[in-house]
Amino acid sequence: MVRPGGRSARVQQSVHAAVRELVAEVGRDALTVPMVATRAGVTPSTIYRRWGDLQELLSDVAVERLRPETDPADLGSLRADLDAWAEQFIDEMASPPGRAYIRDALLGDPDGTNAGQCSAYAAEQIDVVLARAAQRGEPVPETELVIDRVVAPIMYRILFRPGRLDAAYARELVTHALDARQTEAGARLTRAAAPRRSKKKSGH
Amino acid sequence: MVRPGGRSARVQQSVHAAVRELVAEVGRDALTVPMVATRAGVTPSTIYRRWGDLQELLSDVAVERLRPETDPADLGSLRADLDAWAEQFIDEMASPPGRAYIRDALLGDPDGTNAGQCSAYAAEQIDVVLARAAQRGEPVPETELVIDRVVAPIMYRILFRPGRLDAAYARELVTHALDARQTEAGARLTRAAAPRRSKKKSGH
DNA sequence: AGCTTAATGCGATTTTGTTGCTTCTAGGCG
DNA sequence: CGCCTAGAAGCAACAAAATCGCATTAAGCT
Repeated sequence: MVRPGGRSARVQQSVHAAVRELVAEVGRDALTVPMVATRAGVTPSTIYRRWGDLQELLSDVAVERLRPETDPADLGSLRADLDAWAEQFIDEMASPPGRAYIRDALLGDPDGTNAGQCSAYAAEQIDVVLARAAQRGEPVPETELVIDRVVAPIMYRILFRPGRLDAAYARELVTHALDARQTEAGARLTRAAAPRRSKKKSGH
Repeated sequence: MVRPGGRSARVQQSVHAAVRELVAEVGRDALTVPMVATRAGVTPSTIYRRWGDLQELLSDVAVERLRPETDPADLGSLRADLDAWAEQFIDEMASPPGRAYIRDALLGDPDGTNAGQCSAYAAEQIDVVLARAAQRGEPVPETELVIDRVVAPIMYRILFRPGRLDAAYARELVTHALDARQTEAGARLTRAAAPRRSKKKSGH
């Protein structure tokens, strides 16, 4: 039986809050489970039982923070919307805290659930932009194509390369993703079903 | 002062070997630092001092295993070489052990050194293929462009999406990377200096 | 060979992680 | 409305791990 409300929910909230506070105060490296437990006003065993270890807890918190809060801005054209979205994506994800959240989300994630969720967030945002453009009558590429050509290169650089990521790079990627010939040819590239979220027992 | 030889080197070798053996025997989840230390014939404090924690040790071992052992095959044309390389890349990286190594490499890597090294391995391999093609007089894209269009989408799927990765997908990515117009336009995309390896104290 | 110093070994100590059992409470049912 | 049930949290004893100071070993240099 799942218990989404009552005490369980309060415990989860206070634990999450404690993690966020302590990460800000002492840094992620100094964080320990007993420390979080004390701050949250619970016993360590509660955390160990619900999350297993610090990594999974951090992963849980990280996915929460990576969830986009608003729909992408509507600037009147697909080009402008995608540009703005990609630029904001880079700003959020490539910043030191953003990188840390991405790493944490990937980290304590044995089954890839959290990683899939992150990807799904990006796909949803792109879908909104593309649907709006289609509504306007603009030709639109497949979501998968935008992920391959815009999101993937950005994430690859964030995770694997020290190099810089700026707005100009974002625009180049978008230009390329919207290239007419590529957009038509892109249908061939469609594959890889969208990941679905299977709630954890700690459901939030 | 760095001590690349003698006892330090022997300790490192035996620790790495112990990790590989134990991962195969008991699995990564059951692995502990004291266990590795016993198998390697060293004291736990040695491992803690040199590697910090289990994650960094695993990251160290993972990078070793992700190092390509041979140059990409020469099949007579850029297209064939890249196809073959991408296909092999997917085979190795998308397999369960490959994914595990990638995760480990990213995991215990506070400064991104190991991740940069993984990226550098791929870049080196691609450079070999491209240099050979240039030698033959074929038009070649920038290394960065191949990374953005072939490597990045593959790694993104491996890390974030449950979907399938097969040879057909690899070929589509290569086709797209070699597209003539894109190859010319690609010069604009060049940025992000190649990462350089700064040896750890445990130097291997 | 002798010197210097990084690296390892060893053991005491602290901290973290695990487990069995009890207590509490949300949600279901009569 | 109050009992019942079972999942979740608390508690405490225990096991395992990580840390630290100090002694010892041995690379690398002159």
